[in-house]
Amino acid sequence: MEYNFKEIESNWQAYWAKHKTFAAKDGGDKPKYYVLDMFPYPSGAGLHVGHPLGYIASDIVSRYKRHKGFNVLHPMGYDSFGLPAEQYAIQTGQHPKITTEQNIARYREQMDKIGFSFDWDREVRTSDPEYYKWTQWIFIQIFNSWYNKSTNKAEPIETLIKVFETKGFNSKLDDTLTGDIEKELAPFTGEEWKSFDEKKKSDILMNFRLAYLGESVVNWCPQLGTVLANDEIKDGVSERGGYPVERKLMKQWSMRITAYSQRLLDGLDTLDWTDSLKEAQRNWIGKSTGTSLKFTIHNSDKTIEVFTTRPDTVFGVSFVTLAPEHELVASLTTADNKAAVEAYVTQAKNRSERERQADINKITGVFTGSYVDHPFTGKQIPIWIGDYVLAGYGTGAVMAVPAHDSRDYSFAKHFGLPIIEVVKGGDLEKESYDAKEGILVNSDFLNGLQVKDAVKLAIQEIEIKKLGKGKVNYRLRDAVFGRQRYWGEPIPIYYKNDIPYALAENELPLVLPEVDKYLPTEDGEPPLARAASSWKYEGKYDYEHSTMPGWAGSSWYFLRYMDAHNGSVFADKKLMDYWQQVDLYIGGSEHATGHLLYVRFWTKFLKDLGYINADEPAKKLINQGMIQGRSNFVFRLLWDLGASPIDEKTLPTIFISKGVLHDNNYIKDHVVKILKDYNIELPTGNRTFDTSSFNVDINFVNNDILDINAFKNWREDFKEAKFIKEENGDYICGVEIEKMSKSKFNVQTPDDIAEKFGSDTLRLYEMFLGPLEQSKPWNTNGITGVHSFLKKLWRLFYSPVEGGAQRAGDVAAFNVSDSEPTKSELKTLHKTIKKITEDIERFSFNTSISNFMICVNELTDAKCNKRTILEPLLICLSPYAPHITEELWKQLGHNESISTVAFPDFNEAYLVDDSINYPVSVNGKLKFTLELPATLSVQEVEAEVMKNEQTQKLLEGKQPKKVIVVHKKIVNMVV
RNA sequence: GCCCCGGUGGUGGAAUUGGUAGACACGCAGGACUUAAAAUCCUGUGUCUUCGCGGACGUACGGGUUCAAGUCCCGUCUGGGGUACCA
Repeated sequence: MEYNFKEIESNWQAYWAKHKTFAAKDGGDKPKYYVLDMFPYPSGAGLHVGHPLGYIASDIVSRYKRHKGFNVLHPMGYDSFGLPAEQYAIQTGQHPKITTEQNIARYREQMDKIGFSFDWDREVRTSDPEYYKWTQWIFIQIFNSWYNKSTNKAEPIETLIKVFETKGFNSKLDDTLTGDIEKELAPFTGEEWKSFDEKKKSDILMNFRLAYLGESVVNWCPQLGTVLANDEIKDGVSERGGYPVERKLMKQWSMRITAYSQRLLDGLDTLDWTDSLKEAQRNWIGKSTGTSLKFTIHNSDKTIEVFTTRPDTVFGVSFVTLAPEHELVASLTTADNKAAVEAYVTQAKNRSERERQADINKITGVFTGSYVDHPFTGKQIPIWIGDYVLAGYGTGAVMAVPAHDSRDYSFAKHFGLPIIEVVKGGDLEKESYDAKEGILVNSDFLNGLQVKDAVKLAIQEIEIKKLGKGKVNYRLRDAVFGRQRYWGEPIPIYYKNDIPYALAENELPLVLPEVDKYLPTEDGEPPLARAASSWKYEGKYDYEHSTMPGWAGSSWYFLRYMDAHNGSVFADKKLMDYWQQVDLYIGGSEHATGHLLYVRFWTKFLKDLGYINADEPAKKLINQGMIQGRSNFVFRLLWDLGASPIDEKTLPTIFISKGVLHDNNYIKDHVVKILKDYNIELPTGNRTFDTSSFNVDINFVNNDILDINAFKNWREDFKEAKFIKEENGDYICGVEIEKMSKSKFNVQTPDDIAEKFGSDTLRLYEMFLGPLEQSKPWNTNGITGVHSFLKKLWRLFYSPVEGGAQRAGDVAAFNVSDSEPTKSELKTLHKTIKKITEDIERFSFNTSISNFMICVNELTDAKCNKRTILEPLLICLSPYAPHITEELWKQLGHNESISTVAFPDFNEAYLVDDSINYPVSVNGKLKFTLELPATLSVQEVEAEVMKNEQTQKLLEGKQPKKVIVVHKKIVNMVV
């Protein structure tokens, strides 16, 4: 019987679904193991071959852990709120809910085909009201909390109100309360607090709430009509859609993630995540330790406060730079400079994010005309304005030390400001010396010290003189939480007398209202405002009209899987205590500074309020590499007719093959020929032919050769296209390896492979491609290798006679022998079990498949079809290729699913050879190999080697200086 | 610029703590079976040299440590990812 994967796979998928083979039990004696995949956004393109890469890996681990006696939770769901469905709705009018449901159905169908062991009873969808009810509920908890710096955790806002009632508030005296000393909030007493009206109280509390409404500079994307978080912007344009982004001051819901900066940093040390990912988070949080320092403005009692990490270089300060947005800019500017400063500030404000990045090397700035006094020397130092200083970081002002900071250096060079060396070691003619090592000079009391010691002493001195104090700054910004979009969770807030109130728990979920259009309103209000006439709290109060960002639903979904259908709490405490946290989390590294930071933030918050016990969402995390697509390009001729009277529209569309792209004469001949048919004469003269390239659907391309007919039918305007082909008549496309995306027409779906070779082959092949964490382009060149491995395995069980049929021609009935295995067969088996176990434990799936292949090759060579060997082998293989192993297991006469069987243990005893081949080398050079009994000790091996004739011959009677026997593997003599 | 991770045959990639580099697979070449094809099986396949046995060289490049280096250290080149005026 042939290996009929289609029938086998659909049968077993039906069996697993019917018997709920992979449903996780909440509790029991077995140890728990939680394996989580990052759930997908269900896009219209369906699953591509990159999605299953991580899912297959996690599925292998899940199945393996079940074999090993763990109670495994392995769920899947959908991150189903998002922009593409909404953009589609704007274009077509189709409700995003319908689009999303269709896409989910397709994803589900594709996933089912691959044979994953998900517990589908626990499926979650972030756009389901039963789910986002709890996302809203968590938002309300965050809204109703503040961060207490002295207990270092979030607490209910009532505890803060109590403090206000009894002690009032004064930021000058008590910065433990706020955790945010930049906030200049007027002090008040307890009595005053009690006398404040509700609006005033609300406004004050807003400064402390962890979810707050605040005015801040946001990244505004006009094309998308919404604000974006920093991690949603790449290279100054929106990550989705690639639209320009501007900076804009807006009143926005935000999350005070900065309160957790230090804990998010510290938590990283406890996690088994890759160094590069932890490093990315550390950089994103961007902790820097330094000091604040006040510079008094000359002839004034006002001061400018700066933040610096290099207080040691304070004697090198030759100017002070303010950000254009700095509050003192206007008051500092002297009359002479007013015009220039105002022009500069206006220009800087209007520059978009992208322009700022483009001009990154352009140095701009303007002198205010004012001076500060140097706090130690008393010298007058000019105050400048420069847009290299960011308003949002530190104090928005820096002390410029051009000798030891490259940005200050360029600024000083450009404007001819003095450069004062205070640390020895660099060549200041050429560049600044930024390194934090060397001896201090020109620095009064710091002279002669090393940088490290000078920093300490400088801070000490600054604190004694009350000029400032040691301080820590973070790059991390609060996360903007509102989006002016339709397809997201409504923020459960309504406004009464201009005061925001959270909904009560029993009023949730606040369901997304229906709207007639998905666009913003004519006056720029978010789409939800379209429903506002009928969508009101208690029929009269406006709800918040912005919705939550994409990361809201994904910041806690791992908890919902623990208790996916609970209607009364977000998940039962007992179940969360049981499942705790994710043991293994697999997903893409593109979420390093977005999702993975937010989910850690929410986890820590929920722990602070005592809802959960885990401090971190996932113990171990693996980033699967990206599977890149192979894009193909066609090259379209650009007409450059100069002054010619010919109308370009009458000319044909011509595509030029890659190989002849630079052969001008060749192209010219063909162009002339083509134009003849149009009765057009090409204007004379030497000319080059420029082309523009664009992506062509890879389905029309085979080995870079374009299927011209298919291509012509692709789009209406290509119907009449002409092609300048290679000499051999082919049209060759350009090639590039890049990210798979619908817009590049290079998406490879798993469906074709599953159709042609089966899901088990697909699973093996995706793992066989290379290390899980490595990015690699998709190519199917080697797929026959893993497929024939499965066929070989099948044939071990189907043989007409003892000894096994090795040819397709003599395939017969199922035939497995009950005779005793030989020593070498046992060795093959146990060697394989050992290696596979080690491979899975260290997530090295590609090598384990190689080890299976070696095993099957050896058993085929030995003509081994013995039950005692094949059964354990099947169990080992079943996490990788579940369908074929289930089928063979059943045919061996077992009634239960193979996934319920214990994983075999290996026995070292079978692995020891009777004899070992010792390579004998002299000074590291291999001379000969010596076969000795395996039972010998290291000393005995040494003695045997020395007794040996060949050794004596090599040594010519001399004694070696030393003899090294390494790991019973190699003998080396040093002469 | 800064941070992180890589660079091994024609290709994808193996190589626990430094211990016989190139496992396994693809591709290629030759062969078997077949009227033929497909399928399957066998042999060879890092480079140079030799009819062969064998020998020499070989993990981006240049140094170093070591009896022994793909692996450790220093420098250079190079690919990928992250981040970008963060003071």
